[in-house]
Amino acid sequence: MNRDLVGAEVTAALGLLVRRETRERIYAELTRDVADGVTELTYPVISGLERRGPCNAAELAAVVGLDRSVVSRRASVLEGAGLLTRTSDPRDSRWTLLSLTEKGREVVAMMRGRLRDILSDWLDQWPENEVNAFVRILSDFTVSGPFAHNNAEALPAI
Amino acid sequence: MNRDLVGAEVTAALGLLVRRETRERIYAELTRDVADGVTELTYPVISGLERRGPCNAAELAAVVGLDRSVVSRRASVLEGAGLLTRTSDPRDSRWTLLSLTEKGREVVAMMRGRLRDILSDWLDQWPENEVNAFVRILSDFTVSGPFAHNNAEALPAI
DNA sequence: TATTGTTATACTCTATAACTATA
DNA sequence: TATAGTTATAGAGTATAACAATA
Repeated sequence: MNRDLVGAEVTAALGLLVRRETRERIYAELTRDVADGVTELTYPVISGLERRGPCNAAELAAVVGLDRSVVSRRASVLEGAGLLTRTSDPRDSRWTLLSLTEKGREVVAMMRGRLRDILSDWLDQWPENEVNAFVRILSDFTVSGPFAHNNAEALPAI
Repeated sequence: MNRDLVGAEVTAALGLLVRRETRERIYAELTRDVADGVTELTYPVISGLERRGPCNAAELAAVVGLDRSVVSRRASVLEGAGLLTRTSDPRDSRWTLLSLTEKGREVVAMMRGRLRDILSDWLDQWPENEVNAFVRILSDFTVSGPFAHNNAEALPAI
């Protein structure tokens, strides 16, 4: 495959990936019937909190790419659904520490496992060495490719 | 690499790809100083029109995933910038045919070429056989993978 | 009557601003 | 005084609704 064709193919693939419906379809599939309060909007917050561990709203906002006001509002939804708790942050009692409940952790594990299984199953149709190459290049592209996030702390939205 | 690890890696990569900033960064890079009227918002319209060929707003809307009212408004922006023209559609004089001007076609070629070059250059660091596997699997994922668009006519947003 | 194009309106999501509380 | 949390407000983007035009 020549250079230009490769570039054009990846261009088209990227163009389909970044469409709004693609994102929506992924979130719809993963959050379906999982728990009250978990939607396309709250998913990045609950998932980010699981990846980052207990932290305050400003810290979480920085790694999920949202304003702290948005994180605060979505955290309230998750709190109301029993997936997240607010406690005083021992580092500074002005702050509020966000932590997942046991149920919150279960929900994240279920959703992320669901996606992992969907992807693993689909990838099974390809030869192992090709899958390894795919994963290696795709991971590197998102982490340090030409359009990687400047913020090295940026977390996946899933 | 075992199944679960592969799934988890692709999950994380996908989670970074679908972040809003990723999309914004790509569009910002491609539209920088290209032409008046071309922004993150008008890009899918001008690009879709190039891929689809002259058509009316309703037809274009169906393949770019927007409402015809949005397409109509963005088309007006592109028309004002001299990138697109409106003529009566010979198929039905109630309709309006959208067509790119010569300048409009040049702009699309420049932007898409810019992305193709960025991707080709970056991919040069990998062995050719691994790149081929990457492109093959990625393309198939976007076209017929578990989260592919139901509408087979759906066009890349780039 | 039915459908497109266009414009006006409403809705959704996000950021900014403003306010409270506390070190 | 300075900073986090929260809530109110404004802005950006999209879809829906409404209307004119024409087969």
